[in-house]
Amino acid sequence: MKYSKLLIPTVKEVPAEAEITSHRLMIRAGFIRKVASGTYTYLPLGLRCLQKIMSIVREEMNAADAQEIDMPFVQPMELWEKTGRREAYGETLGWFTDRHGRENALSPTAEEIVTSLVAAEVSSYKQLPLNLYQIKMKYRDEFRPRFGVLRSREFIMKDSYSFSATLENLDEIYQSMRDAYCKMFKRCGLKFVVVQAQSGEIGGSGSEEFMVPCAAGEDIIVHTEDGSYAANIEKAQIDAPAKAEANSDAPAPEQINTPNATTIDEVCQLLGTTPQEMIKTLVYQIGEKVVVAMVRGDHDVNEDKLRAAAGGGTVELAEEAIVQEVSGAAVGFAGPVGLTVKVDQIVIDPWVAAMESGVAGANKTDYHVRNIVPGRDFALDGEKASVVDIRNAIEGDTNNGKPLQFSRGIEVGHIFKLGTKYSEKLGATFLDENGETKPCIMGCYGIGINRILASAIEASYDDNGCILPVSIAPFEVEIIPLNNDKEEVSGLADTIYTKLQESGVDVLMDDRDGRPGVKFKDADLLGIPLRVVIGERGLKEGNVEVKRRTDDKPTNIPVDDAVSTVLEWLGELKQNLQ
RNA sequence: CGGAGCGUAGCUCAGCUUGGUAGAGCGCUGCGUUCGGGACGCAGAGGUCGAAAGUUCAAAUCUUUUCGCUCCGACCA
Repeated sequence: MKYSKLLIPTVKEVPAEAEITSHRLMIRAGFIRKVASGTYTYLPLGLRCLQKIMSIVREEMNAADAQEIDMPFVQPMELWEKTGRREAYGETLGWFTDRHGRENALSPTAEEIVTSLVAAEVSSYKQLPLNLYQIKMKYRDEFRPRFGVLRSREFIMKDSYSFSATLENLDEIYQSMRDAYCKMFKRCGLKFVVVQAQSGEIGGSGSEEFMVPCAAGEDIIVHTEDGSYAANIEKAQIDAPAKAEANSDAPAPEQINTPNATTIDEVCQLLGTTPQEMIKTLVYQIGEKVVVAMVRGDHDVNEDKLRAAAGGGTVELAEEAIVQEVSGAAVGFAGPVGLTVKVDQIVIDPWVAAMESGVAGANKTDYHVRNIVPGRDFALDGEKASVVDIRNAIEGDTNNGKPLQFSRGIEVGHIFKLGTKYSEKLGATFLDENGETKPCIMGCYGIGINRILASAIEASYDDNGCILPVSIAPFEVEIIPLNNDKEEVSGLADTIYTKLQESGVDVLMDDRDGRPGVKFKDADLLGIPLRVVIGERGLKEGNVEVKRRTDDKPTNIPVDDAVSTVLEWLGELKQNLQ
């Protein structure tokens, strides 16, 4: 295509609000423009990138026997009520009331629709398995859109849903999706890691995320140095500590006056202790239950782990009144000893259970207690109490004896085994070989198309702009004729342009009547992998210049070899992404 | 939803403290000179200063309200 005909509004300056590199570069290169918070227009070049990514995703999905369908963006709210997800999604779910007074949800995902479809159309095990997908815009009214297109309200997601008759078949499809995802991300030129994530209904190894390691990522990845273990911090398993010897000679608990010391820091300062010696006691409201969680003073409660320990539900810190009722004291003085019967469940982190003795709130305003021995002064098991890992991993923790390291990543894909949650609620059942009615066993698999583009840029750029993988760059080759008014230059440029196009190459011709510097700067900014410069200087020697975006200097190539060289180099670039 | 900040030309921003004729750079239009890494000169177009109300002889500037945006936090199948 001709540059002069395309809307490519490159800019030198970028709003202060664009903080991360991919956001800044996408604006500078004229890929996107913001319309409102979390909503963007994709200009021709940005859309080209997305389309190339979508093609790759589509090819690999089809190759994995998934079938493309297209489901509505506007969905009847009653379906969302049936599955209870209207409540579960809360305010993130966008919706509107139509002229007939019916409520409609703006699709943030499509389990309800696809499961209803299968409920209506599938009745026999002979019709299974099925793996249905779509690539479509999604809407989520995010509390806080940020980082450009990394967390936007509207985004394009490839979402697929598999329906199996048996658990074994679910495992097979899950594995085939996992393999397909690896191929797609590789083809998109992304370096990624697969990490364990919050499990689906079935549990076990039921959920994995595909992360692009990157400092700007929102997720924290926990992994061992050799990569044998990697997980989202929400999920990361931590080795339990060695149990301290039960010390029957330990001094008895001693109450101490700690006026107004309600935080770990304040108590430590007052008593000269360290956070490691403290037992942090937090009162949570989880669903209908009041749950007390205990972690060591230097640890943080992981609310996802806590939710799992409590058997699900919305996790919230309890209101002041409940805390007062439970502990019999002002907020900040709760402790393990002498909690009221109001508590439904007590979850103790293994690292608390292993403490020789600790300092905790006294359940009495302005008092703490020292010399509390877990197991002696409060129960570690019983009707309500149990010891479960409920904290976030921190520096120094290990998994299977190997030290855990931390890094950040962008979640570009997420696969998981759903089980029968939706199929049961929406009646997606089938008759098996024995004539028994059974619910379909589901899996679901998502990919953020826009995030692939943003993370590709985030992963590869320099001072001059994007360095895009050839598979997703807006064009594969850019031709820059420097002295366009000279017949020999523009003529040769046209010839090379036509020949490359005939060879199936996606070429951009910078036919603008501009100065060379402007063209060079723009070409670099756009991140197009190969550049051909045709100028009088080179032509005198019978050469044109060919340069990879990653090369420091161009290479002189005889005019007659220009097309073949470009094709050859292009082939090499593509080969690297197989 | 809590905390902080910002809304002035197409874009990036100054001006506001101390009220008094609307500014710069980039971009854009025309002409000329340039032409291998974001050229230069001259001439020009372009703004109800987010909106509303108030104080004042006079408001971009002070007060109040409101809308939008951004950052930190909470939240995130």
